[in-house]
Amino acid sequence: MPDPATNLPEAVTVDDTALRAYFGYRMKRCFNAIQADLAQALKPFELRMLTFTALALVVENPGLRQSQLAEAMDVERPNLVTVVEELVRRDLITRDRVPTDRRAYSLEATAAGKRLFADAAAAVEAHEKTLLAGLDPQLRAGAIEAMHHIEKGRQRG
Amino acid sequence: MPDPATNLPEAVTVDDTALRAYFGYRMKRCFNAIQADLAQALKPFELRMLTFTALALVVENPGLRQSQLAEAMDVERPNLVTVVEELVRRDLITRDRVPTDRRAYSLEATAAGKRLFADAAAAVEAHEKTLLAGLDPQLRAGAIEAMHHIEKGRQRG
DNA sequence: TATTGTTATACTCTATAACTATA
DNA sequence: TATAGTTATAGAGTATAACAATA
Repeated sequence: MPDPATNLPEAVTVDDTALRAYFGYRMKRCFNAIQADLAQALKPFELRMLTFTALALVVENPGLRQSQLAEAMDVERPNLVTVVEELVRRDLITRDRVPTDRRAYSLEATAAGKRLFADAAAAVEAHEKTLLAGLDPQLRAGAIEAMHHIEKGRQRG
Repeated sequence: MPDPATNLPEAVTVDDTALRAYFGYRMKRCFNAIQADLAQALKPFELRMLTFTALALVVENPGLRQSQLAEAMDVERPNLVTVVEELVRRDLITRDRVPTDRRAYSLEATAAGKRLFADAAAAVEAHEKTLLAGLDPQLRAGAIEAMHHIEKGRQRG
């Protein structure tokens, strides 16, 4: 039954026709949903998306420097300091001076770090499987391709 | 030439194989890029993505209540207070008590609000056109469909 | 009791400027 | 001079708890 004052149904059915077509709008809503879900999936490991991503890249790239990590993660260097600190404090990665360049630090995952990453990665994969359940694999691949394309295009322009 | 200390090339070519496949990772990077770009496109109108979205929904749904707006935007009610305040202060929307429910407020766009929205929407459309240039229209539609599917699926689960 | 909007508050992510120590 | 990492700081987005007014 519509509310006579607003002429809108009591149940919320808001018209977002003008926004639906916007890629950015759709993306924001979807990303918020994923982000919130993923945070839950990572909670048992006391990881956030940011720390999980950093750990993944260090595991996969032993000897990585912080500046390289920052560039790979597409965040500014200062924002990585606390992330690296946290992973070091938890003995998930080590952080040693590079002998040939004493300004730089070399990051490496510890055995514990590799173990935690493996477990967390499995949880993330399970989460994504649930998240993307019922989604045509071709649609999924297409979406990933589209997002990659947009990201690359922006770097050029 | 590889750095002998890290055994990594000096030029940053970090391996993110383990992350590439993650929808969330790809999405985060892409969304960050879009968000930063869109903020630039909206700057001339002194709008952010959040205020633009709110304005769009009010223009399209005259008489909307704040709680409906919050639900439509998928944010918690408290986070909308300053957004609505800002739009009211700039005379882009009005905010009147609902006679039949004196707890609620009814939001409506002013003539100036509608004008600004039309102009901003044109800028956003131009921005998206640039952003998605070179992207197969079918890929774009597929990506939007995938994102919508994921968002809806999360609400169910 | 429940709901609308509000206040207060806190946490996360992000960015910029300026510093240090090295190169 | 330039670069790696740091500190300090600020801004935006988000969430929760508790409140007043009203239903």
